[in-house]
Amino acid sequence: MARTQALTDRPLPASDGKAPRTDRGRRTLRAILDAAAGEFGEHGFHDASVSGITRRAGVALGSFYTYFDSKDAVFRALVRDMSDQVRDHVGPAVRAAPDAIAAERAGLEQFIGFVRQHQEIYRIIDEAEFVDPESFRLHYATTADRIAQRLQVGIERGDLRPGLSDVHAWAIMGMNVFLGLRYGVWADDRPVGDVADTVADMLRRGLGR
Amino acid sequence: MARTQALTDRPLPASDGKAPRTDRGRRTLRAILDAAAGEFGEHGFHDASVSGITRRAGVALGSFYTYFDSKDAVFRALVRDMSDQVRDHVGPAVRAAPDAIAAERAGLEQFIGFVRQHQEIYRIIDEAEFVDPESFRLHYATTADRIAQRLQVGIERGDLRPGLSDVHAWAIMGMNVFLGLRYGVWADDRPVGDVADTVADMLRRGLGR
DNA sequence: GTGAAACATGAACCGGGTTTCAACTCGGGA
DNA sequence: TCCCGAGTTGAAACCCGGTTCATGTTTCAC
Repeated sequence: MARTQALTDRPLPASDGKAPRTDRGRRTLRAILDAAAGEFGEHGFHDASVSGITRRAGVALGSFYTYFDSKDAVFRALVRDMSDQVRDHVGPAVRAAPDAIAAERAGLEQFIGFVRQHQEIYRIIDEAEFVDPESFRLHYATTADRIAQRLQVGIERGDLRPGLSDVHAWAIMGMNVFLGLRYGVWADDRPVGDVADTVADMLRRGLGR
Repeated sequence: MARTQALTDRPLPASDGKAPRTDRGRRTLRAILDAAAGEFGEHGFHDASVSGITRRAGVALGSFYTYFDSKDAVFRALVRDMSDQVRDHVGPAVRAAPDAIAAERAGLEQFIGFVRQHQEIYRIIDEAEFVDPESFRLHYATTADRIAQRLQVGIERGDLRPGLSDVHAWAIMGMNVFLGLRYGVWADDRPVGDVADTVADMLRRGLGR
């Protein structure tokens, strides 16, 4: 079960006014969050049950409501948390890349790697389209934005040809998401590096100057 | 409300042994199917209710069970129907294209056009990931396959460089899906033709020989 | 025209899951 | 040691929507 808070100091997400005040409380919340990620990832939102979550977490049903207002609320918390995790996992490698194409290549490579470690991410973010449309939109809109900004930098640096637009950013994001699904979740029949190389090659010709 | 069976002669989907045998029955089934597409598109699977469907369709609750075994069953029928509709809508234009790049361009253009007419498609096919994973997988696997076959033909014709693989097919599919979401469902702030041109240009450089 | 099969109806049944709540335990500060 | 707020517990109230079914109506082949 993927821990949703590896080494970061991102605050534990709880409903308003329900944040834990003691270590004991934080431990319980942590357990509920991890259990929720597993439960939702395995069963999807509807078939996941609050009692399933608390059973996995090893706490009583009522404890759930000490930290969250509802089943929807944990789900929302989880979606935002996952979205942040992807950003934090992909960001460093992208920033360290020497040029724009290398940055996109690194982004995809990191993303697929992350997906292999956190297969539940698709089931959770995709289902947000129905459970929490706000977060769903936000996740993809800001991701596309980040890509668009990188393209802009690439153009200014002279790595990429001028005239690239948000259409290109959305195209890249779409590729990444589906390649992550196919080669990260469905099967790992190709090394991540090969997939990334293939795409980088295509982008170099397609976007380079 | 998008009619799910425009001018085709695809058979009306019902649960096993529940196909209508009279015109009256076919009309009722048709109404239920259209109502279901609307209801699921608007509320998503879980918040959609069978009584909501029958209310929209203007038939009694019980009539629903004359044609379908369960709420899941209509949903499954709808997913497969939608998947077939996309294929039938995109296919002809793709086949009529003069070369491989033009084919992909036409495919995307047709797809976004279709999406604008049938916005519920995303909510239905995406939610199949949770309600009917079989169909979800099938839809994307066969779509990617069709793209891969087109690429193969393009290579043999000399339109495309050799060495293109399923990775390219999945990349193209991912682009198309996300561009459809952004420019077909979320907003139509760009003419379909412009989006298609942009992508075609990128593909020409990236995949052409 | 007639009868049997197809179809339509909606009240009632039913199960399962979310949420509440009153009683209980824990832990650390005075 | 005592106290009190934070945290825990799980039985049960509550809600809601899927599914059934007995009854009534329509269709159509003969």
